[in-house]
Amino acid sequence: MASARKGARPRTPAITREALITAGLAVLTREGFDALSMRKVAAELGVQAASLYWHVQDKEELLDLLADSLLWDARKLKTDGDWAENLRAMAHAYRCHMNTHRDSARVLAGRIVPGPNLLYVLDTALGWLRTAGFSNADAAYATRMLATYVQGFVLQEQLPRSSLGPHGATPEAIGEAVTEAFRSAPVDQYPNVVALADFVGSGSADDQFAYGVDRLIEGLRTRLVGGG
Amino acid sequence: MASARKGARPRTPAITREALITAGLAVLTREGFDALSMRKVAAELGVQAASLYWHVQDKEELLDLLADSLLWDARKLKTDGDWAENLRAMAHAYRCHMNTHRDSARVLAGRIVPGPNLLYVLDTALGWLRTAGFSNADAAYATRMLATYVQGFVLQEQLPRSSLGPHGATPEAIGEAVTEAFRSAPVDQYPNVVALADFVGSGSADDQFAYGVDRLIEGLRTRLVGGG
DNA sequence: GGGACCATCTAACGCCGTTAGGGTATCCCT
DNA sequence: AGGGATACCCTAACGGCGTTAGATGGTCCC
Repeated sequence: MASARKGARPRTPAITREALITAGLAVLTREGFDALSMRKVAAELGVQAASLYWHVQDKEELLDLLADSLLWDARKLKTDGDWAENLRAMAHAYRCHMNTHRDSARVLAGRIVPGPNLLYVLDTALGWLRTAGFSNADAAYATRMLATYVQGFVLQEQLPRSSLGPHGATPEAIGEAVTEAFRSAPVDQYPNVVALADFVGSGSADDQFAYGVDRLIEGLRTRLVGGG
Repeated sequence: MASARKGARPRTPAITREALITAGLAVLTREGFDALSMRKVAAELGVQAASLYWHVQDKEELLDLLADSLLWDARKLKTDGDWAENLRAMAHAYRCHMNTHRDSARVLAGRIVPGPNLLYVLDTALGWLRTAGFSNADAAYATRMLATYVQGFVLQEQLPRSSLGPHGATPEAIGEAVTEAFRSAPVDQYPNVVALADFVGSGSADDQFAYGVDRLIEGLRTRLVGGG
């Protein structure tokens, strides 16, 4: 371990962009977004925090690197089927991939990183839609809409923060606390919330996600038959 | 100013939950989410940071307070019209309100605070949908879907972070940098992205938002005629 | 007048992102 | 072969952060 230290250049640098990403994802998965610090990532690489600044300008830039790597490589996606099936499969694969990394949605949140993975996904979806007969504007808007929905959904699904319930509660526990809060709201003021608490709460995330994706796609289909 | 200080209880406490919210929103609007610290909020109230912990358990709890206050009071919304018009108006009002506060979407992001404002909005939307003939599950799913979309959209619209472009760039500048990145991507690999760069980028946010909301509502409408 | 308690204070801990500046191994040029 | 340039990592430090412990002093009730 403590051999080639003390300011050496060991032929192949200890820190590369790839290593940064790997280490960052490791810390993220193990400790979560709030604990993702430059010092922790550096430690993961057996290195001092300040050394990271040789490879990266900011923490922001590190997060940008992580962000693109969290947009999975969509090349693995099977693309037989019509535009609707393909889009639906993509949405589900995207969500599924994001949920393999703790707090991934918070890394992505409000970040647009035109890295290779994003470019490929966008290009593929745009291609499907244009081929299907959507106008250019429709194709572009639809693609972004879908991305917005999926990211927004996963962000809520991973339930990053809330002071409800026990302090370091799991997403599921917080979700239950929210449902319970809905259920016990004043019935006279909020009858619908109380009546539908079990649906409105965070339960049955899979169903909710599928429902939203299907609604989006059906909404798109109405643009198609109208001529475009 | 420096009169009734030094550990006094000045009859009406200097810090109340309302004052906390006001001060928090002031700091947020003036300096943005990243600069929203307990110390700054305390300074806004002419008080030491530690004093806030008498009224609030965490910074998380303070953010929860801010979150509910960022869900505007929907009682002001006019509700004549059918379910589709009402829902559309609500979505636009929600977005509009969020954009009156800098970084509001980041406060809301991944946070579910069953405060009075959220409960009212939810209950109203659920009521519209049930009255229109949607099933309970559909009403609940649809409501959450709409909320997810609006929040996700505003989160991207406010473009919180990115190391693209100049460091402290405005959202618009970053948006242009993203569009430019799309436009100058390798044409042979990403022909659709390059061709539609102007649409795919962050330009014309109003159009994009309206498009998405309309698609969602059309998607919902298909559930209605099918019988529910 | 005196105790209880409310609401604020001061002081400090350990963590954070980031910068400045030092030092050594490797490469290139002569 | 020698020497300067460069790449890559180090140590040390700064100021800011969230949070806690404990002191302090007004205000209220008996």
